[in-house]
Amino acid sequence: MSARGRSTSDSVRVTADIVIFTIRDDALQVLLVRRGIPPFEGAWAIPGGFVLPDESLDDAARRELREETGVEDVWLEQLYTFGEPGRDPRGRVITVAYFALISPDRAPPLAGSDAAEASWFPADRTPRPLAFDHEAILATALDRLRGKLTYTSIGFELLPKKFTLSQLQRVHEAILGESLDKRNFRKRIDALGIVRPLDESVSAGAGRPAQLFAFRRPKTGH
Amino acid sequence: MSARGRSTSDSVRVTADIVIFTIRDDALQVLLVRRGIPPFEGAWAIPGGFVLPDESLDDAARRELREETGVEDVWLEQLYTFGEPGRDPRGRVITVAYFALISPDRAPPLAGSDAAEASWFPADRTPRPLAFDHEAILATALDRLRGKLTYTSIGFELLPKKFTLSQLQRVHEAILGESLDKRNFRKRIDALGIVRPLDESVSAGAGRPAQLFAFRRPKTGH
DNA sequence: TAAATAGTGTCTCTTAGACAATATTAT
DNA sequence: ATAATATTGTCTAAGAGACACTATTTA
Repeated sequence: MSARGRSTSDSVRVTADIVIFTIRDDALQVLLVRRGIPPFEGAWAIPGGFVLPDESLDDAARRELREETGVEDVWLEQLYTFGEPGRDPRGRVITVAYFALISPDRAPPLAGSDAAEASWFPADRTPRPLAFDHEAILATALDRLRGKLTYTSIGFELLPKKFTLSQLQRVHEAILGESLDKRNFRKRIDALGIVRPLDESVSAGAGRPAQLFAFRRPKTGH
Repeated sequence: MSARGRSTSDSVRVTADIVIFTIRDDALQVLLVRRGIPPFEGAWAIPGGFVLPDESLDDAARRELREETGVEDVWLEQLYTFGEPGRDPRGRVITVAYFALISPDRAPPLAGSDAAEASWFPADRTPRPLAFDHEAILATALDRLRGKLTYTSIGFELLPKKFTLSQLQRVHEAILGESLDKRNFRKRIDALGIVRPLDESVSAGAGRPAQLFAFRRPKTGH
């Protein structure tokens, strides 16, 4: 930030790319778009775009998210900034990566208006290779998400407002990639005190109907 | 990163700024430089500078760190990227912030060659206001450092290769800002298995001499 | 009544935290 | 001797994990 040091060229461009997660079919899935133009034409990529001259990084991420999915007011968090000189053949491009969590009831079945072609993929089974260094970005996002799941209540961002404890457990299992003990899981959620039972139940086909719960927002937001 | 979206102006500039921590006088201290030119002339700022055209972000941070302090091969970690449009009156400047940890035996008493004027300050008692949004950057760095201290072995980065357990405890206390129980602290360090006793002792004036230990590097680096 | 899902309690082990006395050195 | 620092163990409480049966619904 200081004015000391040599001045850089003016040709640095900055993008905000967003790793958009949701839960579909009890699996953690990520939204990818197929590139219609070079470089990496035809390859799948993490959605994103250039930051506008008078736009904050967060605003750019929110805008791209809206353009890709139509959703607003979802969990959005800056992840990491990628800036290797050779990562974009068009020139110096620095990418501020974000990740977003969208509950399945808000996630569009397919892409929004912006993308030529977009699709959801299981987060650990995306097509390869992805464009640019997007596999590294995706891996970083997965690490962050898994890490935060254990010590925060971030899992609720991937569920509708009303949900069952079994649904919540399936979200955790999908993200962590391992099955959890039902009793221990419920005990832990109960101990956190972040869940409030509602006066409703839902039956999912056969089986005993499940009680619905709502997220009781704790102290911290971000 | 996609080529969709409107193109941004070419005038975005990117800096790498580094929050450099060390331990001095049993306190966590941070290196600040006094700005010699506008904007914020005369104000204290976090050291940093523009990223060169063919330089990675990490390389830029390493270079700035070397220019400010002369040290290399210390803990250096990307922190967060700050990009509010109005944060630099000269135009659009995006700052990728890093934080570095330097052990007191390697930290220069004052600044290196690059800075007009540089000085160490207790991390929670810096001059105010700092230039730009550097108070927010510093606060973010402090949060990250405190958070990592509890679940990683990052404290060793702030000590020489040989150290006593009392020194290590003082580092933790200085960062967390609270005093710790000596027996519980040693128990926890022992349980981590990341420390190896040496065949040496040192006496610090009066009192029983203390055994020296060395850091036994665990599985993970970053 | 069979199949599917929801819901519930105990025991054990590990971990975190409170807590005080002894050991070794310099002055 | 006194002051200064280093070193060490127990008890308790809370949290994590293993583990199996009953309850309610649909087909």
